[in-house]
Amino acid sequence: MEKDAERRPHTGRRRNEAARRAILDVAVDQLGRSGGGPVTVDTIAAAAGVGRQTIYRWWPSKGAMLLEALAERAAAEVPAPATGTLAGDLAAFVRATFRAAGPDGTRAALRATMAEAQRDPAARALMEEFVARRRRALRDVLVAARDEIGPDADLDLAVDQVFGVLWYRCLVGSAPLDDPVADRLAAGLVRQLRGAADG
Amino acid sequence: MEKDAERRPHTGRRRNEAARRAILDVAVDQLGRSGGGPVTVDTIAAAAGVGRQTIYRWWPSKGAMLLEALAERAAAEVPAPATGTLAGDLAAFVRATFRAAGPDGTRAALRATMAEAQRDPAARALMEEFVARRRRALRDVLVAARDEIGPDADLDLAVDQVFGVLWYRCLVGSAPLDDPVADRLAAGLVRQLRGAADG
Amino acid sequence: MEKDAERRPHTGRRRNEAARRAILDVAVDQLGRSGGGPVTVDTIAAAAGVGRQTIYRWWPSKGAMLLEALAERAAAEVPAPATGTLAGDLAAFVRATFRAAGPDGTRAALRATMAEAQRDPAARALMEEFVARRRRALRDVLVAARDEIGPDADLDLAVDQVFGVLWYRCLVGSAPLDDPVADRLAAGLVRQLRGAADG
Amino acid sequence: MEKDAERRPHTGRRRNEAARRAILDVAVDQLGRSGGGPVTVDTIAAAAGVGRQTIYRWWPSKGAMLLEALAERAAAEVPAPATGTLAGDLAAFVRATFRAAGPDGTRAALRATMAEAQRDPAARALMEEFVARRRRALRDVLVAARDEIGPDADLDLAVDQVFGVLWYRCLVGSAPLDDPVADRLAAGLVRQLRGAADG
DNA sequence: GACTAATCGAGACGGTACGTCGCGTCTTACA
DNA sequence: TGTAAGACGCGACGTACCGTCTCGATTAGTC
Repeated sequence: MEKDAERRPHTGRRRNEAARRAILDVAVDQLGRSGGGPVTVDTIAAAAGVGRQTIYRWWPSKGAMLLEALAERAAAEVPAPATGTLAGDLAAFVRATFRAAGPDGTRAALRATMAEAQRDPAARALMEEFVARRRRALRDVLVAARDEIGPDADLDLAVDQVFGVLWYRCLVGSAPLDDPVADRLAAGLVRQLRGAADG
Repeated sequence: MEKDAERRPHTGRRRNEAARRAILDVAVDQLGRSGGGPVTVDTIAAAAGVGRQTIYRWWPSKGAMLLEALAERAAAEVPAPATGTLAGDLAAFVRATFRAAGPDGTRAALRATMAEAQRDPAARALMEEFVARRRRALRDVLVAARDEIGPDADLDLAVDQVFGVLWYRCLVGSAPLDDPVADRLAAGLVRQLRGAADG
Repeated sequence: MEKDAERRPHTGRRRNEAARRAILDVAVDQLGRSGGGPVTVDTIAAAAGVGRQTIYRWWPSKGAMLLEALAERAAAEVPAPATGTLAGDLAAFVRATFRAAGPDGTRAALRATMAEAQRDPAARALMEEFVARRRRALRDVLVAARDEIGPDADLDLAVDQVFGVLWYRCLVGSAPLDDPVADRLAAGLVRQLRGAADG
Repeated sequence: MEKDAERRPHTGRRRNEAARRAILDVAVDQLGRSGGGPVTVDTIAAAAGVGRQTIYRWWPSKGAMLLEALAERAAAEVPAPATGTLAGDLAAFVRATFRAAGPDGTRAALRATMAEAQRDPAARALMEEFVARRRRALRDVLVAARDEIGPDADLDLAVDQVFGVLWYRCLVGSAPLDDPVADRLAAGLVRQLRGAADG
């Protein structure tokens, strides 16, 4: 990945899209590889064969860049919503979401990015937005099956239970985020949401 | 708080407990007050009337010290378990837990500490331990009401849903962690756990 | 001197000569002003309107930087050698040398720098070089008048008597380093050097 | 040397002379051995099997203690004055003085101590006194042979030429301080001092 | 023979300076 | 003009030493 920089030509006065790609790729790569250690702008720029200024030209801060790198990665793995029943759609969504956070590389990147978002306001804003987008996707799944859900059900809470478990297990401990867990969680939430109707 | 240092006597060759207290108190105080901004060892040491070295003598890093400060604070607010039914005990626990993370001061401290734990391995280890202690407390509540719970229920997953929602709402967004939310979450989990029996 | 920093522009990827000048000037200034007290890198950097790292980027240690500052100052006051007799040239050189160490500012700087050179190997090497340069200058004066000097004369010893008296009086006590002393020393050495011929 | 401390008994409410000796011996030893590196109070105390406070109880500062250690060492090697002629007495004194500074151990100690005296006022005062004592000894040698010396001779300057060469060669460079040099220096000064009469 | 007083080894403490690391800005030289 | 390179101001970090303080043990004189 580092060697590619030598062959990438300048593009003059237009923004060099290849450089942007290299930066984001290297960023995710290093975030994953670092295992909790610090990822510096210097390292990323060097590995991407890019000047540090090129990073600051396009992102307001290190955290913002990292977050965009992460968001791209996550967006690429967005599961196409679903087809039919609440139980099936929800399970599919949770499975896909958990899987996307599965590889140790991505998980480490998630951890580092969340940490960054706690310090850097720009990163924080992007994290809010990123998270909101994911929440909306899940909420849509629930809303689509509104007839299976009790009227008093707290959809936001259910959404947060999914992402809460996801982030919690990413950030601390080493509990699994695999398909069985996803299925149990989805099943539990279905019961919870249904029940709220006749509660 | 800063002025007390002048009156705090040395304790000779024994560790000065008053200094330890001052450091931890100031740490929590500044974590809360900072609102996400950086809390420096220098500031803490100065406010505690302590040399920087005194901090590094007893903690391997800044993060470890912050984590201990937080753990002490949280432990102090441990809700006494409960009395009787699963629904009642669980709701009480979740309410108390959410309340402990409620004041903006503590919430900011939680955020900063979790971020620190993602970088500093020593802090990470302490965070694992801290989190494990809290998880065990909640698990005990569930186990105590085992007869109300289906045999296939995933207790760990239930526990993680509680703390997941807690941390998720602390770290991103500004969704509330108040009593109604706690009650709804507890009720939902009771339904999940019961349902696993007849599911 | 401190305010200039605000107007000093960056020089890009080339070394900023203005910053170097500011550092060295402030260093000599503070060495002289301090009167033996400690001169810190922090203070120098602040007064020069420079980051601490900029000092460490170009000098291996504080001592090395101080030594270079001193060497520049001393080199600027190099006495132009002379013209004619041994007695006249030598007296002129010693006078000029003593004068250069005369102002209390410079004398304090000499003391501090010599002290630094005893601890910091990098500073020590620079001090050796600085001292060697001065010794060579004086030796040239003697060699130029070789016909007045006995063949057995120990020129190095004569040189060391001059600089020995200089440093000795700088470092300890408060004996003067004025023109009369310089003249007496020069005259005495002339007698020593001549005498070696007929000794 | 380090192990002796275990066998050294307390002396109750009287000062422990053995501890004092151990401190001074270790100090000189480490000064010599360090070769310019830093000698810390901690190291000395540990090697002497002594608490740091025991050092500060008896000396006002590190420098003062080092200087006393050095002074003791030097005083022990004071040459017995002399016998008769200026040339003989002076040569004997210079030889003995140079010899005392000869061993690399002592020379390193001299260097470190002089450096310390430039920073620590207490050490400086002791250094002044130490130096004054040695100067007086040499001056006495000259005064004893006053009839061989011209009336206008600057005795203080002659004395400073001896100690100047000594210190200069100790502090910088590696020029020798052996008997031939001592003899040449003594001879030169005799000529200088005599000459002042008929100059 | 107990009591008091002072010293001793040990080591924690409040400070100050050090030298390193990383961030984000700025300038140069090149393409 | 956009870019790689890299110096710069800033400021936090963790370390090293200094000189002070308190402890508990030990011993020498005093009552």
